[in-house]
Amino acid sequence: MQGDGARLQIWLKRDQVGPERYDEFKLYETGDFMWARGVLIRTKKGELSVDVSDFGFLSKAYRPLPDKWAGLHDVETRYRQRYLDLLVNPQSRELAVTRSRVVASLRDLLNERGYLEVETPILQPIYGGAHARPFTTTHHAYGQNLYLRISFELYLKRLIIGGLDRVYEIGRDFRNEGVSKKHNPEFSMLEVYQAYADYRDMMDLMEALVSETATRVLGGTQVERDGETIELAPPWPRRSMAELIEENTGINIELAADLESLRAATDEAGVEGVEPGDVPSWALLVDDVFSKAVEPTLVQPCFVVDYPLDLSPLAKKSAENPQLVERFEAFIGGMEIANAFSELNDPDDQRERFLAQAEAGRLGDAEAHPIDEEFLRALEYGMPPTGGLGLGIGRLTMIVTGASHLREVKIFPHLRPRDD
RNA sequence: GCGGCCUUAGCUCAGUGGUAGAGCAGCGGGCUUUUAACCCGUCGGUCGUCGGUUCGACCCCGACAGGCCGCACCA
Repeated sequence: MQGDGARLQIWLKRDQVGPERYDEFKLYETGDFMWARGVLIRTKKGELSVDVSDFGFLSKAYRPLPDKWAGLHDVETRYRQRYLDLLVNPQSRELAVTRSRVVASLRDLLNERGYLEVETPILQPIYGGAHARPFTTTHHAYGQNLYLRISFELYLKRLIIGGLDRVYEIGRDFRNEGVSKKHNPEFSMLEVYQAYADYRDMMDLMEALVSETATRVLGGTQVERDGETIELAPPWPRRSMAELIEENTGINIELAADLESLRAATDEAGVEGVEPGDVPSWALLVDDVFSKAVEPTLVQPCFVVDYPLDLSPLAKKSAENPQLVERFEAFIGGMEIANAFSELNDPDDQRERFLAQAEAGRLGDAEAHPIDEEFLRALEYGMPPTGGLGLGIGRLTMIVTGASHLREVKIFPHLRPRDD
């Protein structure tokens, strides 16, 4: 018998239960549900077993289970009928359990530190908080066009404005994009906002959340990935984006400070994967070069800092260099795990950034941030200096479990519909 | 969205230009036993779909669908 992931042998003897009941038992099939009562014993071979005195039928399995020895390998069936995968493949069950423990750990750690868990709208009249294309839908009763949120950011900031000084939300974001080993159109995020804090505080929080979660879930801070050991214990190094790009490509983005010269430098350096002439702005090309040439190399935990202003319309400008913002992205295993900044709390500056985004949109950036007047109005009531952090839960779970595909840690990954 | 590869029984997989096989599961019976797999018997597939080539296709060609990998988009 199997239940809740554990297996236990039952031992049914004809002379103990009687021939009629014994024959009844023989009608039971693999996959059926039954109950049994009896004394726990060890057989001659030492197998823990229930010496059954009474038993009964609970429910029927009409369809046969996948082969218990060969298992279920067909990936399509594993994802489309995840219940079979969970039933038959212990490692799939283990991943589901680990993911749940990762989420529980994040929630516990934040609660312990006095953060308040909140829920904000998934259906939003204006999307925002990230560089992405949204899903759209309609509310019939109000004749209202709505977007499925691409981030929680602008609503959580409203709560900071409302005086809830430490808030977080764990939930789902929706981005109308492709699927890959690191991407799914709906994915789980943690976003945290803390008043009177900045992005450096968010680094400390990030290090604590990840290393402590690994300790709670795995018992240690080292994880294996593609044969390499990753050490999650803090401190993590802080590297500037420009420095990392120069190190990996030889391109100095401070010298190549406009789209044409950066394009020329990129073509000359022959950065693999960067397509000629398909990016509408300098900032997006910087981002492209970074993600192609640098990101895969960031296997050990690393905070990348000093992001260009144009890539970060919701982040506060750096005090030292107004072309940069107080922002970091945390990378582990060659993946972006988190994004954080000192939040932009100046409504005038925020308006300028929105206008710049609108211009980027006109120039062909389909993911440019729309202007959100309601959010600007909220900012005008005054927002304290605030640090914010967004952390990808699926990706963090990939790191903790060593999984190589997001869909392995996502119980029901996105697939095309099947018409049979 | 683009390119490459894949799709044979419930599951895991063989296979050949002449109209398909194994193991497990299932079903019928036997055995009260073990550590995936006991014994005997038995059922089971219009070989993803639709077209084409051919005397004949599961096998060759094309389209379509789904999946995987890569690219693009991106967290």
